[in-house]
Amino acid sequence: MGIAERKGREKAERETLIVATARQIAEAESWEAVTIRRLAREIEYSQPVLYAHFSNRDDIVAAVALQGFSELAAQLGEAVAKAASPQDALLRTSATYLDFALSRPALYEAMFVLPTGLLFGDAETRQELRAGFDAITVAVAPFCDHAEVVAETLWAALHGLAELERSNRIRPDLRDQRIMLVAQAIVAAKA
Amino acid sequence: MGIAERKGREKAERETLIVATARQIAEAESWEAVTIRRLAREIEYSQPVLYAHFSNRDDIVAAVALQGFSELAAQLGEAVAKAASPQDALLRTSATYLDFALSRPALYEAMFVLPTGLLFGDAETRQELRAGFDAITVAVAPFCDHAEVVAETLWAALHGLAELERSNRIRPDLRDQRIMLVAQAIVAAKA
DNA sequence: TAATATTTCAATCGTTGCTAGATTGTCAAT
DNA sequence: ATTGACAATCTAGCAACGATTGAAATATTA
Repeated sequence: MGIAERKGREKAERETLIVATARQIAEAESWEAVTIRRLAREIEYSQPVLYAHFSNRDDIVAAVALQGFSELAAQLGEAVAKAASPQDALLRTSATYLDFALSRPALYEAMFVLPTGLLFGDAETRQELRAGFDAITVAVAPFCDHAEVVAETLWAALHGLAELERSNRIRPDLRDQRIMLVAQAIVAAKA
Repeated sequence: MGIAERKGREKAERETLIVATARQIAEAESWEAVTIRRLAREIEYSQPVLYAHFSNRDDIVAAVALQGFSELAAQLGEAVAKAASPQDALLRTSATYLDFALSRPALYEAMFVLPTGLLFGDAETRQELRAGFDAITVAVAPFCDHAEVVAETLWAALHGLAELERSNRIRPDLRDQRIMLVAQAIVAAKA
Protein backbone atom coordinates (compact mmCIF):
# COMPACT_ATOMS: atom_id res chain seq x y z
CA MET A 1 0.00 0.00 0.00
CA GLY A 2 2.27 2.78 -1.21
CA ILE A 3 -0.65 5.15 -1.58
CA ALA A 4 -1.28 5.49 2.13
CA GLU A 5 2.42 6.03 2.65
CA ARG A 6 2.59 8.73 0.04
CA LYS A 7 -0.37 10.47 1.66
CA GLY A 8 1.20 10.18 5.07
CA ARG A 9 4.40 11.65 3.69
CA GLU A 10 2.54 14.54 2.07
CA LYS A 11 0.68 15.25 5.27
CA ALA A 12 3.92 15.23 7.26
CA GLU A 13 5.49 17.59 4.75
CA ARG A 14 2.57 19.95 5.01
CA GLU A 15 2.78 19.85 8.77
CA THR A 16 6.45 20.73 8.64
CA LEU A 17 5.61 23.55 6.28
CA ILE A 18 2.96 24.93 8.63
CA VAL A 19 5.31 24.92 11.60
CA ALA A 20 8.16 26.43 9.61
CA THR A 21 5.90 29.14 8.23
CA ALA A 22 4.55 29.97 11.68
CA ARG A 23 8.05 30.26 13.06
CA GLN A 24 9.20 32.36 10.15
CA ILE A 25 6.38 34.86 10.48
CA ALA A 26 6.78 35.01 14.25
CA GLU A 27 10.50 35.67 13.98
CA ALA A 28 10.18 38.16 11.14
CA GLU A 29 7.20 40.06 12.52
CA SER A 30 5.69 38.80 15.76
CA TRP A 31 3.43 36.08 17.11
CA GLU A 32 0.52 38.48 16.73
CA ALA A 33 1.02 38.27 12.99
CA VAL A 34 0.71 34.49 13.04
CA THR A 35 -3.00 34.04 12.36
CA ILE A 36 -4.71 30.95 11.02
CA ARG A 37 -5.78 32.90 7.96
CA ARG A 38 -2.29 34.16 7.31
CA LEU A 39 -0.84 30.67 7.64
CA ALA A 40 -3.49 29.26 5.34
CA ARG A 41 -2.70 31.89 2.72
CA GLU A 42 1.04 31.28 2.93
CA ILE A 43 0.84 27.51 2.61
CA GLU A 44 -1.79 27.92 -0.12
CA TYR A 45 -4.51 25.86 1.53
CA SER A 46 -7.81 26.87 3.07
CA GLN A 47 -8.12 27.40 6.81
CA PRO A 48 -9.82 24.13 7.75
CA VAL A 49 -6.80 22.21 6.48
CA LEU A 50 -4.79 23.58 9.38
CA TYR A 51 -7.23 22.00 11.79
CA ALA A 52 -6.53 18.61 10.27
CA HIS A 53 -3.01 19.00 11.64
CA PHE A 54 -3.43 21.02 14.83
CA SER A 55 -6.44 21.28 17.07
CA ASN A 56 -5.96 25.01 17.60
CA ARG A 57 -3.55 27.90 17.29
CA ASP A 58 -1.81 27.16 20.58
CA ASP A 59 -0.88 23.74 19.26
CA ILE A 60 1.02 25.36 16.42
CA VAL A 61 2.87 27.58 18.86
CA ALA A 62 3.67 24.46 20.88
CA ALA A 63 5.13 22.75 17.82
CA VAL A 64 7.46 25.70 17.27
CA ALA A 65 8.33 25.68 20.97
CA LEU A 66 9.35 22.03 20.74
CA GLN A 67 11.78 22.89 17.96
CA GLY A 68 13.15 25.57 20.23
CA PHE A 69 13.73 23.17 23.10
CA SER A 70 15.61 20.79 20.85
CA GLU A 71 17.79 23.55 19.47
CA LEU A 72 18.47 24.97 22.90
CA ALA A 73 19.57 21.58 24.19
CA ALA A 74 21.83 21.15 21.17
CA GLN A 75 23.45 24.53 21.66
CA LEU A 76 24.00 23.94 25.35
CA GLY A 77 25.58 20.61 24.50
CA GLU A 78 27.94 22.26 22.02
CA ALA A 79 28.88 24.88 24.56
CA VAL A 80 29.80 22.31 27.17
CA ALA A 81 31.82 20.33 24.63
CA LYS A 82 34.06 23.34 24.01
CA ALA A 83 34.64 23.97 27.69
CA ALA A 84 38.13 23.61 29.19
CA SER A 85 37.01 23.18 32.79
CA PRO A 86 33.89 22.78 34.92
CA GLN A 87 33.96 26.49 35.67
CA ASP A 88 34.27 27.25 31.99
CA ALA A 89 31.43 24.87 31.20
CA LEU A 90 29.18 26.60 33.71
CA LEU A 91 29.99 29.98 32.29
CA ARG A 92 29.52 28.86 28.69
CA THR A 93 26.23 27.20 29.53
CA SER A 94 24.92 30.39 31.08
CA ALA A 95 26.15 32.63 28.29
CA THR A 96 24.82 30.29 25.62
CA TYR A 97 21.40 30.15 27.25
CA LEU A 98 21.12 33.92 27.34
CA ASP A 99 22.42 34.25 23.82
CA PHE A 100 19.84 31.76 22.62
CA ALA A 101 16.98 33.55 24.35
CA LEU A 102 17.93 37.03 23.19
CA SER A 103 18.90 36.23 19.63
CA ARG A 104 15.64 34.37 18.93
CA PRO A 105 13.10 36.26 21.02
CA ALA A 106 10.07 34.93 19.19
CA LEU A 107 11.19 31.34 19.53
CA TYR A 108 11.93 31.85 23.19
CA GLU A 109 8.55 33.47 23.65
CA ALA A 110 6.87 30.37 22.27
CA MET A 111 8.87 28.21 24.66
CA PHE A 112 8.32 30.19 27.83
CA VAL A 113 5.75 32.94 27.60
CA LEU A 114 2.91 31.99 25.30
CA PRO A 115 0.32 29.43 26.38
CA THR A 116 1.11 26.10 24.76
CA GLY A 117 -0.27 23.41 27.03
CA LEU A 118 3.12 21.72 27.14
CA LEU A 119 3.51 19.59 30.25
CA PHE A 120 6.71 19.71 32.27
CA GLY A 121 6.62 18.37 35.80
CA ASP A 122 4.86 15.34 34.48
CA ALA A 123 6.10 11.79 34.25
CA GLU A 124 5.27 11.81 30.57
CA THR A 125 7.18 15.00 29.90
CA ARG A 126 8.62 14.85 26.42
CA GLN A 127 12.31 14.19 26.07
CA GLU A 128 12.94 17.43 24.17
CA LEU A 129 11.63 19.37 27.15
CA ARG A 130 13.94 17.61 29.57
CA ALA A 131 17.10 17.79 27.49
CA GLY A 132 17.83 21.47 28.09
CA PHE A 133 17.27 21.13 31.80
CA ASP A 134 19.50 18.08 31.89
CA ALA A 135 22.30 20.06 30.26
CA ILE A 136 22.01 22.68 32.97
CA THR A 137 22.03 19.98 35.63
CA VAL A 138 25.24 18.53 34.22
CA ALA A 139 26.84 21.97 34.25
CA VAL A 140 26.13 22.62 37.92
CA ALA A 141 26.73 19.07 39.19
CA PRO A 142 30.49 19.49 39.82
CA PHE A 143 29.79 22.34 42.22
CA CYS A 144 27.10 20.99 44.48
CA ASP A 145 25.54 18.02 46.20
CA HIS A 146 21.91 18.78 45.38
CA ALA A 147 22.25 19.30 41.67
CA GLU A 148 18.52 19.32 41.00
CA VAL A 149 17.70 22.30 43.22
CA VAL A 150 20.71 24.20 42.01
CA ALA A 151 19.89 23.45 38.39
CA GLU A 152 16.31 24.65 38.83
CA THR A 153 17.59 27.81 40.44
CA LEU A 154 20.17 28.48 37.76
CA TRP A 155 17.60 27.86 35.06
CA ALA A 156 15.27 30.33 36.77
CA ALA A 157 18.01 32.93 37.10
CA LEU A 158 18.89 32.63 33.42
CA HIS A 159 15.25 32.74 32.41
CA GLY A 160 14.71 35.82 34.53
CA LEU A 161 17.75 37.53 33.07
CA ALA A 162 16.50 36.76 29.59
CA GLU A 163 12.99 38.01 30.25
CA LEU A 164 13.98 41.18 32.03
CA GLU A 165 16.53 42.05 29.37
CA ARG A 166 14.06 41.22 26.60
CA SER A 167 11.58 43.68 28.08
CA ASN A 168 14.20 46.37 28.66
CA ARG A 169 14.01 46.27 32.41
CA ILE A 170 17.68 45.70 33.10
CA ARG A 171 20.72 47.27 31.49
CA PRO A 172 22.00 45.36 28.44
CA ASP A 173 25.56 46.53 28.93
CA LEU A 174 25.77 44.81 32.29
CA ARG A 175 24.84 41.42 30.88
CA ASP A 176 28.29 39.88 31.09
CA GLN A 177 28.68 41.05 34.65
CA ARG A 178 25.38 39.43 35.59
CA ILE A 179 26.37 36.16 33.93
CA MET A 180 29.70 36.19 35.75
CA LEU A 181 27.90 36.88 38.99
CA VAL A 182 25.47 33.99 38.55
CA ALA A 183 28.19 31.50 37.68
CA GLN A 184 30.41 32.71 40.48
CA ALA A 185 27.55 32.49 42.97
CA ILE A 186 26.96 28.85 42.14
CA VAL A 187 30.62 28.01 42.59
CA ALA A 188 30.71 29.87 45.89
CA ALA A 189 27.40 28.64 47.29
CA LYS A 190 28.35 24.97 47.58
CA ALA A 191 24.81 23.72 48.15
CA MET B 1 -16.60 76.35 38.85
CA GLY B 2 -17.72 73.40 40.96
CA ILE B 3 -19.26 71.72 37.94
CA ALA B 4 -15.96 70.96 36.25
CA GLU B 5 -14.62 69.61 39.50
CA ARG B 6 -17.61 67.36 40.00
CA LYS B 7 -17.20 66.05 36.48
CA GLY B 8 -13.54 65.46 37.02
CA ARG B 9 -14.33 63.57 40.19
CA GLU B 10 -16.92 61.44 38.47
CA LYS B 11 -14.54 60.65 35.68
CA ALA B 12 -11.82 59.68 38.13
CA GLU B 13 -14.25 57.45 39.99
CA ARG B 14 -15.26 55.73 36.80
CA GLU B 15 -11.65 55.23 35.88
CA THR B 16 -10.97 53.63 39.24
CA LEU B 17 -14.00 51.42 38.72
CA ILE B 18 -12.76 50.30 35.32
CA VAL B 19 -9.33 49.37 36.65
CA ALA B 20 -10.76 47.63 39.71
CA THR B 21 -13.20 45.67 37.57
CA ALA B 22 -10.48 44.63 35.15
CA ARG B 23 -8.29 43.44 37.98
CA GLN B 24 -11.16 41.60 39.63
CA ILE B 25 -12.11 39.72 36.48
CA ALA B 26 -8.47 38.92 35.71
CA GLU B 27 -7.86 37.56 39.20
CA ALA B 28 -11.12 35.63 39.36
CA GLU B 29 -10.99 34.20 35.84
CA SER B 30 -8.07 35.25 33.66
CA TRP B 31 -6.88 38.14 31.53
CA GLU B 32 -8.51 36.47 28.55
CA ALA B 33 -11.85 37.13 30.17
CA VAL B 34 -11.11 40.84 30.43
CA THR B 35 -12.63 42.16 27.23
CA ILE B 36 -13.73 45.70 26.47
CA ARG B 37 -17.27 44.45 26.02
CA ARG B 38 -17.24 42.63 29.34
CA LEU B 39 -15.85 45.66 31.15
CA ALA B 40 -18.44 47.93 29.55
CA ARG B 41 -21.23 45.61 30.66
CA GLU B 42 -19.93 45.39 34.22
CA ILE B 43 -19.52 49.13 34.71
CA GLU B 44 -22.85 49.68 32.95
CA TYR B 45 -21.58 51.96 30.23
CA SER B 46 -21.20 51.45 26.51
CA GLN B 47 -17.88 50.48 24.99
CA PRO B 48 -16.82 53.87 23.63
CA VAL B 49 -16.83 55.26 27.17
CA LEU B 50 -13.83 53.08 27.97
CA TYR B 51 -11.90 54.75 25.19
CA ALA B 52 -12.46 58.12 26.84
CA HIS B 53 -10.31 56.80 29.69
CA PHE B 54 -7.83 54.45 28.03
CA SER B 55 -6.60 54.47 24.49
CA ASN B 56 -6.69 50.68 24.22
CA ARG B 57 -6.94 47.45 26.14
CA ASP B 58 -3.22 47.32 26.91
CA ASP B 59 -3.52 50.64 28.71
CA ILE B 60 -6.03 49.10 31.09
CA VAL B 61 -3.67 46.20 31.78
CA ALA B 62 -0.94 48.77 32.39
CA ALA B 63 -3.08 50.58 34.95
CA VAL B 64 -3.57 47.33 36.86
CA ALA B 65 0.15 46.61 36.57
CA LEU B 66 0.94 49.98 38.15
CA GLN B 67 -1.19 49.07 41.15
CA GLY B 68 0.77 45.85 41.34
CA PHE B 69 4.12 47.62 41.38
CA SER B 70 2.99 49.88 44.20
CA GLU B 71 1.73 46.97 46.25
CA LEU B 72 4.86 44.94 45.63
CA ALA B 73 7.06 47.79 46.80
CA ALA B 74 4.91 48.21 49.90
CA GLN B 75 5.13 44.52 50.76
CA LEU B 76 8.87 44.43 50.25
CA GLY B 77 9.15 47.48 52.51
CA GLU B 78 7.14 45.76 55.23
CA ALA B 79 9.26 42.63 54.94
CA VAL B 80 12.48 44.54 55.41
CA ALA B 81 11.04 46.42 58.38
CA LYS B 82 10.47 43.14 60.21
CA ALA B 83 13.97 41.87 59.55
CA ALA B 84 16.39 41.30 62.40
CA SER B 85 19.57 41.39 60.33
CA PRO B 86 20.80 42.10 56.82
CA GLN B 87 20.77 38.37 56.10
CA ASP B 88 17.24 38.13 57.38
CA ALA B 89 16.21 41.14 55.30
CA LEU B 90 17.62 39.55 52.17
CA LEU B 91 15.80 36.32 52.85
CA ARG B 92 12.52 38.04 53.67
CA THR B 93 12.75 40.20 50.58
CA SER B 94 13.19 37.15 48.39
CA ALA B 95 10.44 35.14 50.05
CA THR B 96 8.06 38.07 49.97
CA TYR B 97 8.68 38.68 46.30
CA LEU B 98 7.92 35.07 45.42
CA ASP B 99 4.89 35.01 47.65
CA PHE B 100 3.58 38.14 45.98
CA ALA B 101 4.06 36.72 42.49
CA LEU B 102 2.52 33.35 43.21
CA SER B 103 -0.40 34.46 45.33
CA ARG B 104 -1.55 37.03 42.74
CA PRO B 105 -0.66 35.40 39.44
CA ALA B 106 -2.94 37.58 37.34
CA LEU B 107 -1.60 40.78 38.85
CA TYR B 108 1.97 39.59 38.36
CA GLU B 109 1.16 38.63 34.79
CA ALA B 110 0.02 42.18 34.10
CA MET B 111 3.25 43.51 35.59
CA PHE B 112 5.71 41.24 33.80
CA VAL B 113 4.23 39.14 31.04
CA LEU B 114 1.48 40.97 29.21
CA PRO B 115 2.33 43.81 26.84
CA THR B 116 1.70 47.13 28.57
CA GLY B 117 3.99 49.66 27.01
CA LEU B 118 5.36 50.59 30.43
CA LEU B 119 8.83 52.08 30.19
CA PHE B 120 11.56 50.98 32.54
CA GLY B 121 15.12 51.77 31.59
CA ASP B 122 14.06 55.27 30.78
CA ALA B 123 14.89 58.50 32.56
CA GLU B 124 11.19 59.20 32.91
CA THR B 125 10.41 55.83 34.45
CA ARG B 126 7.54 56.20 36.88
CA GLN B 127 8.34 56.16 40.55
CA GLU B 128 6.08 53.15 41.22
CA LEU B 129 8.15 51.12 38.79
CA ARG B 130 11.40 51.98 40.48
CA ALA B 131 10.26 51.46 44.07
CA GLY B 132 10.28 47.67 43.99
CA PHE B 133 13.70 47.56 42.39
CA ASP B 134 14.99 50.04 44.93
CA ALA B 135 13.82 47.79 47.75
CA ILE B 136 15.78 44.91 46.25
CA THR B 137 18.83 47.12 45.88
CA VAL B 138 18.67 48.08 49.54
CA ALA B 139 18.42 44.41 50.51
CA VAL B 140 21.56 43.39 48.63
CA ALA B 141 23.65 46.50 49.33
CA PRO B 142 25.18 45.22 52.61
CA PHE B 143 26.66 42.25 50.81
CA CYS B 144 28.33 43.76 47.78
CA ASP B 145 30.13 46.67 46.24
CA HIS B 146 28.22 46.80 42.95
CA ALA B 147 24.70 46.82 44.33
CA GLU B 148 23.07 47.67 41.02
CA VAL B 149 24.32 44.62 39.13
CA VAL B 150 23.61 42.34 42.04
CA ALA B 151 20.13 43.79 42.48
CA GLU B 152 19.34 43.30 38.81
CA THR B 153 20.55 39.73 39.03
CA LEU B 154 18.60 38.94 42.19
CA TRP B 155 15.50 40.48 40.68
CA ALA B 156 15.96 38.32 37.60
CA ALA B 157 16.47 35.21 39.67
CA LEU B 158 13.32 35.87 41.66
CA HIS B 159 11.36 36.66 38.53
CA GLY B 160 12.56 33.46 36.91
CA LEU B 161 11.67 31.41 39.97
CA ALA B 162 8.21 32.95 39.97
CA GLU B 163 7.63 32.36 36.28
CA LEU B 164 8.92 28.81 36.18
CA GLU B 165 6.94 27.85 39.25
CA ARG B 166 3.83 29.57 37.92
CA SER B 167 4.03 27.50 34.75
CA ASN B 168 4.73 24.27 36.64
CA ARG B 169 8.25 23.83 35.31
CA ILE B 170 10.01 23.51 38.65
CA ARG B 171 9.00 21.60 41.76
CA PRO B 172 6.87 23.67 44.18
CA ASP B 173 8.05 21.71 47.21
CA LEU B 174 11.63 22.84 46.63
CA ARG B 175 10.73 26.52 46.69
CA ASP B 176 12.18 27.25 50.12
CA GLN B 177 15.41 25.52 49.22
CA ARG B 178 15.71 27.62 46.09
CA ILE B 179 15.10 30.84 48.02
CA MET B 180 17.71 29.85 50.58
CA LEU B 181 20.12 29.08 47.80
CA VAL B 182 19.65 32.42 46.09
CA ALA B 183 20.06 34.40 49.29
CA GLN B 184 23.06 32.35 50.32
CA ALA B 185 24.66 32.78 46.91
CA ILE B 186 24.48 36.55 47.17
CA VAL B 187 26.07 36.54 50.59
CA ALA B 188 28.82 34.23 49.38
CA ALA B 189 29.48 35.88 46.03
CA LYS B 190 30.74 39.21 47.41
CA ALA B 191 30.58 41.03 44.11
C1' DT C 1 -36.34 79.31 27.25
C1' DA C 2 -33.18 78.91 23.35
C1' DA C 3 -28.62 77.91 21.83
C1' DT C 4 -24.54 75.48 22.63
C1' DA C 5 -21.41 72.20 24.25
C1' DT C 6 -20.69 67.77 26.19
C1' DT C 7 -21.67 63.14 27.21
C1' DT C 8 -23.26 58.84 25.86
C1' DC C 9 -24.83 55.36 22.90
C1' DA C 10 -26.50 52.28 19.06
C1' DA C 11 -24.74 50.60 15.11
C1' DT C 12 -20.99 49.17 12.52
C1' DC C 13 -16.19 48.10 10.71
C1' DG C 14 -12.58 44.95 10.02
C1' DT C 15 -10.41 40.98 11.99
C1' DT C 16 -9.98 36.96 14.75
C1' DG C 17 -10.34 31.54 15.88
C1' DC C 18 -12.97 28.03 14.57
C1' DT C 19 -16.67 24.97 12.18
C1' DA C 20 -20.62 23.11 9.32
C1' DG C 21 -22.06 21.68 5.04
C1' DA C 22 -21.33 21.48 0.21
C1' DT C 23 -18.10 20.14 -3.34
C1' DT C 24 -14.44 18.27 -5.44
C1' DG C 25 -11.14 14.76 -6.32
C1' DT C 26 -9.33 9.95 -5.63
C1' DC C 27 -9.54 5.24 -5.38
C1' DA C 28 -11.36 0.22 -5.60
C1' DA C 29 -14.76 -2.76 -7.40
C1' DT C 30 -17.52 -3.90 -11.18
C1' DA D 1 -14.22 2.45 -18.68
C1' DT D 2 -18.04 3.25 -15.16
C1' DT D 3 -19.74 3.55 -10.99
C1' DG D 4 -20.14 4.21 -6.15
C1' DA D 5 -17.82 5.05 -1.76
C1' DC D 6 -14.60 7.50 0.65
C1' DA D 7 -11.48 11.07 1.78
C1' DA D 8 -9.72 15.60 1.02
C1' DT D 9 -10.67 20.26 0.44
C1' DC D 10 -13.12 24.50 0.03
C1' DT D 11 -16.72 28.15 0.42
C1' DA D 12 -19.35 30.32 3.50
C1' DG D 13 -20.50 31.50 7.93
C1' DC D 14 -20.67 31.88 13.25
C1' DA D 15 -19.72 34.28 17.37
C1' DA D 16 -16.62 37.23 19.58
C1' DC D 17 -13.02 40.57 19.60
C1' DG D 18 -10.94 45.67 19.67
C1' DA D 19 -11.99 49.87 18.00
C1' DT D 20 -14.68 53.87 15.67
C1' DT D 21 -18.37 56.75 13.58
C1' DG D 22 -22.13 59.66 13.62
C1' DA D 23 -26.41 60.46 15.73
C1' DA D 24 -29.22 61.06 19.96
C1' DA D 25 -29.66 62.59 24.50
C1' DT D 26 -28.28 65.24 28.23
C1' DA D 27 -26.29 69.00 30.66
C1' DT D 28 -24.68 73.78 30.68
C1' DT D 29 -24.72 78.51 29.43
C1' DA D 30 -26.70 82.81 27.78
